[in-house]
Amino acid sequence: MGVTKTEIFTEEQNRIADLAKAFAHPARVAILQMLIAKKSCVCGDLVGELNLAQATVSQHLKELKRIGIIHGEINPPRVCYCINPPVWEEARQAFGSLIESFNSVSCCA
Amino acid sequence: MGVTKTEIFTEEQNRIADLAKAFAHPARVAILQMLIAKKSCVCGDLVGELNLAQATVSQHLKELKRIGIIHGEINPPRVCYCINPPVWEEARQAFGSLIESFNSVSCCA
DNA sequence: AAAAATCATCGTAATATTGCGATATAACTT
DNA sequence: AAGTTATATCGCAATATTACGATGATTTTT
Repeated sequence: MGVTKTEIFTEEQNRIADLAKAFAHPARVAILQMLIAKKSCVCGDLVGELNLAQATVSQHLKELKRIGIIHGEINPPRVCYCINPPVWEEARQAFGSLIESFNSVSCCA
Repeated sequence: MGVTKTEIFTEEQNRIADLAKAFAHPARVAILQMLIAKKSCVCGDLVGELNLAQATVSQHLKELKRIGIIHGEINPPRVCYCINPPVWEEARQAFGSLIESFNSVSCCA
């Protein structure tokens, strides 16, 4: 149905899935990489570097904000976006512990 | 348009986005956690534990196979699924280096 | 006060994803 | 050979995502 049955999964599983969505589109990866490099954190600069319409970039920024991994400081008439350290740390922990929990012994190789 | 413009992004950005999709749905997170715990790697066991129809689980397994992060060994009439170590390692590297590249200094806090 | 600049939101179209019942496939069992 | 078991695939419906032009909102500049 295109509608995820979130109620049958744990809070952790739902949160990991949500955090992963921040990285699950190349435009959002590109945005995060640019914010990290601090070459530009102003929306207009992101639009200039990505080959996407301003509305599309704004929509990706909104999704990243919803997840919490970035936040925007209003600096009229601009908005400066940056990584939100606590949620970035949450992602590090979440992916880190999940990925490290696999000990490289395949069950049926 | 619902169609990602993959051609305007780097190979790396597209690959990270694809790898992230493995974790971007709670059912797939649950499947990967179960494969890691090795409580069950047979498709039927996964169906038994998840509250999803067999067809739905099979579809998630197909997506994980497409990404390459799992693979299935046919053991008729069952199929035993397991983590694919090289791709798991690729994900560790990709997410690791991306996440670690942020040094916690916000640009506009 | 009007114009410009910057960003968000709306509306819409196209495509993708999620989910499931039904059916197909493949191997084993009797 | 017919039945059973386990999984994959098909077809469909509902919802989500991606993308963009147009418009709205806000502040600065003129």
